Amino acid sequence: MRLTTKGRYAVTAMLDLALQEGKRPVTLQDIAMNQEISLSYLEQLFAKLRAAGLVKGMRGPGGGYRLAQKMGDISIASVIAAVDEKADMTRCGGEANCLDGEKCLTHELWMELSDKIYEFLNGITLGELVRRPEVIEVAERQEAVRQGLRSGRLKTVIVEADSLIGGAK
Amino acid sequence: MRLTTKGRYAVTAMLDLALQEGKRPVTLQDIAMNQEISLSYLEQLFAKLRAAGLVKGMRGPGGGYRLAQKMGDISIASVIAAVDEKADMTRCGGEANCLDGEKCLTHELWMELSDKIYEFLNGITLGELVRRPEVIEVAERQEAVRQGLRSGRLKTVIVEADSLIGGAK
DNA sequence: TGAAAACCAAGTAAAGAAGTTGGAAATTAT
DNA sequence: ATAATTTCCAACTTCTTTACTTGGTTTTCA
Repeated sequence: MRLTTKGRYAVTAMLDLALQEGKRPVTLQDIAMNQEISLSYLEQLFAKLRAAGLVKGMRGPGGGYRLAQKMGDISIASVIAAVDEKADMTRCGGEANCLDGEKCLTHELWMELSDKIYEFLNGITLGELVRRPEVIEVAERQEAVRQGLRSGRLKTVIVEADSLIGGAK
Repeated sequence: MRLTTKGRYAVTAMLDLALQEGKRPVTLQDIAMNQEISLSYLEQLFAKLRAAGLVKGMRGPGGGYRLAQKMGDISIASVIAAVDEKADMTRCGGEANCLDGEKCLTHELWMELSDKIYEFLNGITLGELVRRPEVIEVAERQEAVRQGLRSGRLKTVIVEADSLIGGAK
């Protein structure tokens, strides 16, 4: 289980998806604005999430993404594994050939740590996360911003601010 | 607590040092050969380990490095922290300003995971590792190679093999 | 005095992360 | 039908970090 910002982006986006479950599909555009991740980077991540069978995309206006499984069945570990294919924490990637075909001195230590991390992340699902108070709190704040954007008022402010500063990213 | 190959190199080298404790100082040349890490990369890592007060260097012939503290007092976490200064697992590095000065959706999750990893690595010391059977086993195999190199026989073989293949790295 | 080592600084190469660009295909709303 | 909206796709760029390289200098021992 390798841990990078890439995996974090994926988990955050998936959690956003889980929070909107039941409403209409969520567009990447929407996630990009809320979580401040670039749209095309999200596209790349979602291509992998889709390949892993974690989400399904729907094209056209009103389209977007939905979870492909029940949120209680999607573990954080599976999300991270989906986007960052090479999950080798050790020099050898699990095989014990780190050093001249033999185990290196610290092989067991990293294996043990990998197991611990996997155990932790595999034990938590999106379903569990959406029920956490602190997640709900942040989600509500973000929902308010989303409403503002949709109504057009905040969007105008942002566009104006961007043109003053020198363009959005 | 960020986890990279850099930290792993440092821990492996430190463990090598711990295993030789009591004998004469260990040269980086020696570690480089045994653990297959480039000498100058090791120099850079040891500059940081020295700055962190984990090792002390002795110059001149017969010199090398020794642990600066009792091996039972050196945790794996402290070794990793020494070489990989920016220990930010989260987008915000512990501060809760990951998103527009506010906590992002998954802030608590990563903090929790960071704590777990730190707890694990902080609970293990070099002193503990050198007593583990699998470490002792690997160390003994490496010691045999070291003896062979010192006696000159294996070294000759390696040099010959290298010139056949096209040079060492 | 010479060799062996730590020490130091600057650079390079390769990889991966993150983002960019410019589309094509599907689907819905007008 | 057509236009807008969205996923889907591929290639490329930029930035950062890792890992390694080069070419020294100082210290210390034999």
